[in-house]
Amino acid sequence: MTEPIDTKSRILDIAEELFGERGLDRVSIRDITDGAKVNLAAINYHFGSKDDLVAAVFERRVVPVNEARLAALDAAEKSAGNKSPKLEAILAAFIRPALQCSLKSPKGGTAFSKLFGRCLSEPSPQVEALLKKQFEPLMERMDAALMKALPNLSRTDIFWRMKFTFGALHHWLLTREKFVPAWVEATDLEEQTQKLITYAAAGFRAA
Amino acid sequence: MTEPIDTKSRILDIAEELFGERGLDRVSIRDITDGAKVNLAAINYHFGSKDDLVAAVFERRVVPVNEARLAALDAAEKSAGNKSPKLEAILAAFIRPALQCSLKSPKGGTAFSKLFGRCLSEPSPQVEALLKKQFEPLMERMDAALMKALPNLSRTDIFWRMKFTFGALHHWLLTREKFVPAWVEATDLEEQTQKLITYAAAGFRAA
DNA sequence: GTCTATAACTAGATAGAC
DNA sequence: GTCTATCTAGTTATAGAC
Repeated sequence: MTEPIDTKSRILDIAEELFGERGLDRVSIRDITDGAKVNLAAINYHFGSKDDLVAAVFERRVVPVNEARLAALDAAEKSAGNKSPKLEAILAAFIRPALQCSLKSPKGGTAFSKLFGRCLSEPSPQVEALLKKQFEPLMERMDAALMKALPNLSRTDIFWRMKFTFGALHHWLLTREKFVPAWVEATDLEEQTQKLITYAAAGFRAA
Repeated sequence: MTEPIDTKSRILDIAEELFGERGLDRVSIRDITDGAKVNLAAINYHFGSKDDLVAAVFERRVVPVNEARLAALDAAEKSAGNKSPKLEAILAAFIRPALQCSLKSPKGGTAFSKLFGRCLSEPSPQVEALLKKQFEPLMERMDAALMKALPNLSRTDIFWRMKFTFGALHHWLLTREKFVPAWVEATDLEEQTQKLITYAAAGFRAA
């Protein structure tokens, strides 16, 4: 009799969880509707197709992350007055929201990171369009902020270094607890975030 | 009348190409056997299953890359005598072979990079085992070389910075010509490689 | 080793009743 | 908006002839 949350959200929740566990193609729409205790036809009714559902699961996470990034960038710029914010603050505005929002997704963020990885390497047309819409304006804002903070760097260099930073962030989120040998000292997420910011800031400041 | 190359190689070639174009699950084994002009049963005969074929396609590229990395590391260490090679030389030993071998794969390396991305985010058990076997010893060697080059850095810091560098490299290879705005100055691969090495070296040298 | 034929199954999507 | 039932098309894998 209608659970705490509506059908659409239940589908999105269970889909995200199952996609994170098994990967997109090892999860059938039947698996999802069974898990969400909704009817088989509900996915096609509410989303249109499985590909559209995948895009919706992805969108639900990515949109708030990028809004938070823009907000953090605004805040950093406001508090810096008419000077440029510190490079570290700009990078933190990009990095922290991804970590925060990723943590909200199942399995400590692994689900979102895996989905993101898949969406980058094998995007459906729906996902491709979403990526473009979500990241082009964000990257322009990041570029602008970074150009002010690093006036000696060419825009082209900023572009590539931003790409490297994006990759470092994403790969870190994806393999945070995978491929980590026993001898690595345990560090909490805050320390790891700091390490990434330090690394990226130094990379950006390279001659 | 048996084409220039044998059935197994023809399957691997066409599979890599199609996987690169459409993604693993949008390619059926029928698509592959049709494209390779071999019988439908050939994949199961030669490889066992589709998952095994995917792992074989991946393995064919990844093994030579990592061999070349180890060889480049050996060469750098040899030519440095009993001192440590320069940090840039160590990073180049990691970065250059990936680019070189990736270029040999269809579509200027896109196929391999996409496959790599997919294998990182949604590995089958076969691929998971391959990744472990291929990257654990390599990463140990890299760590050892980096510890000698950067004696002030803790092993844990080296580990995380290596992970960031790995992510930067992989994401660069994956999106080299995607999401690149028109205003970015055209640079050839050699320049881009240099940019990555410069960025990563600065990241490693950060205090 | 390679083929044809097909088994055995699962997928996503939809029509139409409620 | 939700359900059942079903359709069509696709999948991997294999048995057995050559």
